[in-house]
Amino acid sequence: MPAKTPRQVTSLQDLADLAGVSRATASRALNNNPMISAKTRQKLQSLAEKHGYSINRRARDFRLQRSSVISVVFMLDIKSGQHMSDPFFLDMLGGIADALADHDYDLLLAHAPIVNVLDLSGSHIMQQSDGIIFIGQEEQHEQLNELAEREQHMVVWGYPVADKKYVVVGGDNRGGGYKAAKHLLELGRRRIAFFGNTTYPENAARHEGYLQALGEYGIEPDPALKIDVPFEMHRAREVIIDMLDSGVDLDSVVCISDVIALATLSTLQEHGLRVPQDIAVVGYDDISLAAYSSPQLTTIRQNIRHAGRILVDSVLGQIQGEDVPDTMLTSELVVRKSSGAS
Amino acid sequence: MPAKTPRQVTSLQDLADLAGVSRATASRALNNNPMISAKTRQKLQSLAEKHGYSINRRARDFRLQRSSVISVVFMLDIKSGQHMSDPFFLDMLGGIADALADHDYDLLLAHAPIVNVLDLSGSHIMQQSDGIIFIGQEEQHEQLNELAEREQHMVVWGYPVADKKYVVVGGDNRGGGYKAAKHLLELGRRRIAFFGNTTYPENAARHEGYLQALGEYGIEPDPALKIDVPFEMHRAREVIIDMLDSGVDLDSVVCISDVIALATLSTLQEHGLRVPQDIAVVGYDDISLAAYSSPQLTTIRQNIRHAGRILVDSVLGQIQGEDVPDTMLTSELVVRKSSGAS
DNA sequence: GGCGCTCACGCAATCGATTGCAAACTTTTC
DNA sequence: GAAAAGTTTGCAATCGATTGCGTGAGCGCC
Repeated sequence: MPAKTPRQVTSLQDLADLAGVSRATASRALNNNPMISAKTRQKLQSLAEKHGYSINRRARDFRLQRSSVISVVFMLDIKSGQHMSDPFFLDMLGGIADALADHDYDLLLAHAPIVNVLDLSGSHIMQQSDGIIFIGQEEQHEQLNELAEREQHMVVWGYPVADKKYVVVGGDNRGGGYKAAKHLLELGRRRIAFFGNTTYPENAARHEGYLQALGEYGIEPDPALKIDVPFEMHRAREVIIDMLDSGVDLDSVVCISDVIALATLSTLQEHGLRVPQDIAVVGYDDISLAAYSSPQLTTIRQNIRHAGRILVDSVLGQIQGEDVPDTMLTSELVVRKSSGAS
Repeated sequence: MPAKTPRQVTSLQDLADLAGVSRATASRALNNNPMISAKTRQKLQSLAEKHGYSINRRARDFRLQRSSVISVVFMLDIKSGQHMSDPFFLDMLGGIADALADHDYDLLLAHAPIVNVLDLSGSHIMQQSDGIIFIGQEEQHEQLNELAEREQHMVVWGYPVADKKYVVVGGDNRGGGYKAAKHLLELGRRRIAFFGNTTYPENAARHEGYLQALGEYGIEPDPALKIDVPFEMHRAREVIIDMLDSGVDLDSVVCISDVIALATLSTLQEHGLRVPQDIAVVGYDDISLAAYSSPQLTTIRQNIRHAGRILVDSVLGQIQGEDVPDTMLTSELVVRKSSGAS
């Protein structure tokens, strides 16, 4: 196809030539700069449309010293064994991705486990993005504080630790733990175990909520009922089996996550225990599989996708120079069969 | 802190000034260009180290007309109801992210469901990335072909359709379906249902494998045993219930995914059917939860993380101008209790 | 000492946009 | 009709790197 086809218009210069104006005018016309007359603007815009010109974002971002990219860093502690396949993360990532797309930002995914977030300083993750969303604060509170002091635009999904200098978005962990335990108490259970590692503040808060509910019923917490179940499933299984073998007396369990709850479910059943008749189980997160286990899992729902949007609003707000507050998302109890409610 | 502290070295120019050479020399020194003397190179490199200078990737990429970014596009058909929370995707994403990081590429995530991949043409996803990894080809084979003809560097996770012009990496779906069915046949099952939608070629291949196994045992496939179970769990449940109520005679099920298999498991059990005694179940994918359902799920394992690496090698290979072949990853049977093997 | 060769480095253009300021053009005002 | 005011456009620098080409220094050789 020789003559007819309009030649490729790839740069602003091409477009300007086509319209017989300068690059500067073309730029302003496309950006609706009021300095440009309506006629010229119209002309440029329709010409751009016609020739399928779209701006080179990288050139623009380079000139404007920004990137239109937000990084998402999954802070996965290797020893905790919690890994990315936890559906929880994907739901949240989906929420973040959608929200960023709405604002015309791109999402850069940093997946490799971060030993020390300060190692990110020189890395391109830092250099290339206008802001960072950390999923989980793990044990790096201090380092996150230091990053925040360097005026990094950042937000952390986690727990509002005392002297933090960064913005936090998180679930209502205390309330969630409370609701889970209270639910079991109302069903008449009294020997309620707590399954999960509480070294991270988020989880510790859930445990506090659990303790509070027990307290309201005048129950003294039994240390034998607090089990440090690792996130990694096959180890979780071992720990649960050990506990059962040790002959601890319990009639129900509050789990720190649905994944652990599901592992608990199957381990108990293999041990000949009926759920919920012998032991009631409550999870946390309401991952999509929770509704389809057998028995279906009673759990605490966090609106994870929504959390993703909040996280995005928060970083973008900071980039706009706003003063962004922390956010705590309420959690709600979703009653299904595993807790034995009628 | 006034005097002492070395002033910030942010640009190549700063570094060059510090060393008393030109920008050009500095650039070449850092890139180990042989044109530069060893002495100068050493000097520049140690100076860069000392002052914590790291190159501005965006400036470099801009100059070099590349992006060091690979986009990952999840082709999720909305009507199929399969959504991103399927742990399968996260595993694969993790593999891709790790592999890209190893090659110093960044991962741009395009999440919003793509109605027509050609819509991507003008978008920045296309413009901003050096290559694209499509997860799933859905029904967009033609469009993918068209993209490929425009010399997009791209690779598709899916099935090698007949006249494709793009590179495909995929699992051995036919073999997987075959192994699943064969396993059940060897256990003496004869009324083997197939649960899943076979409109996508990947799934159709699994079904073919299933049929092949049946054929080897001289079994005529019964159309009543092929159930189009949607990916969406609550609809899956309905479909399964309908089937059970219709009184179809079956003694086992091959499912197109673990998620569907898990839904099947709990639906059957709620219906008072025992797994595996009454009905044996085999899944597909070996997601991490498969090992912790009750009963534990027999399934076909695809090494998803490894698949991620292969996908990356494939796009990067194309960028290097290599002639990249399709890859088919073998699947293996993982026997657990849900199939009733001793 | 002069010629030519090699080696190491600098000059300046370039990638594609944005924007302060100057210049040109148009309109208003007396 | 000319100056002032207002409007529209262009010039050129800039962001931070890479790279083709030109040039000067150093050296060997006769």
